[in-house]
Amino acid sequence: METLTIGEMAARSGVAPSALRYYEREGLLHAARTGGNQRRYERADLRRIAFIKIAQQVGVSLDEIREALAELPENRTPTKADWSRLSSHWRHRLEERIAMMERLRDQLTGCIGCGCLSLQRCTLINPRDRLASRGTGPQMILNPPRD
Amino acid sequence: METLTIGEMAARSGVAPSALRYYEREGLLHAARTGGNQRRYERADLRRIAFIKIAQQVGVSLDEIREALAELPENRTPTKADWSRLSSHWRHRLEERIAMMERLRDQLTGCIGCGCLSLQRCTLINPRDRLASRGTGPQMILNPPRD
DNA sequence: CTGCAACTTGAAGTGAACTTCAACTCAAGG
DNA sequence: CCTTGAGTTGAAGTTCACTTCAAGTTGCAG
Repeated sequence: METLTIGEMAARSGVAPSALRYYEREGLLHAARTGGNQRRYERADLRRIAFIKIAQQVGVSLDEIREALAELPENRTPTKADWSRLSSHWRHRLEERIAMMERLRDQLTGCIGCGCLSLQRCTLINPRDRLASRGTGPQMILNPPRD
Repeated sequence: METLTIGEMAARSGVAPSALRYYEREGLLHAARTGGNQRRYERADLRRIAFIKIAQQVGVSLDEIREALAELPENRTPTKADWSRLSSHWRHRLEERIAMMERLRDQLTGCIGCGCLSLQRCTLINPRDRLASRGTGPQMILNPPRD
């Protein structure tokens, strides 16, 4: 089994065929085609999909994921080193996000519980990078606790 | 200044007036009205909004936030104790989410970098509780590292 | 060769969380 | 009193990340 059909990819990755087609339209994924125009994926694409899923977990939009994936070589199958570089970048993102949530955790009870609370003292703000999550409205991040 | 207008609330909370009206339609917020039908908020509502923002940060949908807020007393201004109870619940959510992301972090480089990778070994799965984030598609969570 | 599950496409639909718009009313300073 | 910035409504629009649909095509097992 050299290549995988879209159905097989869906089964192995847990991502619906419709989503895989959507990712392709959005430029996150590319599949070779058979003579009859059916998609054929390589096993390496599973790694790509895993990356997409993980990045989404971290709260990154498909737009940003596309940009990140663009850093992978197009002419050859990405090597272990290529992926390491990319993942260490996201690892950074992840660390930041974790740190943010830890600060949130450490302040939550105190802030919400007491009269002080809130947007003033807890300094929930909207930074330029919206790591937080997709969604239209303003996204916020908890500032380092400094009060 | 006893009560706050919608504009003042927006300024103080960082949430747009349109969003505050939306929250009211969705039953997350309630404002008194002037004779002329304009909204007047109490300072306590800032706490409510802070809670909404924080819960969103954690990846909870407005639906679930509404349900949580329903546990607050309706007849009186929530006390410190009321808020503490609620926030400790979310603190739990937050802890879980942090733990999930830490597992993700610990496995990311190894999983993505090496040939093994992926959806098999890294066991990214879709649990019954979609803490993760809003969004339509299947949401996943990283299982406790057990390989 | 046939049958049928699995694939193809473009277009339209979905749900969450808002925003924008048009037309109108209110409230507060001068 | 009058002006003007802020507020009101319902309806429609937007973005993201997909899914669903209809109508047609492909590929493999028997």
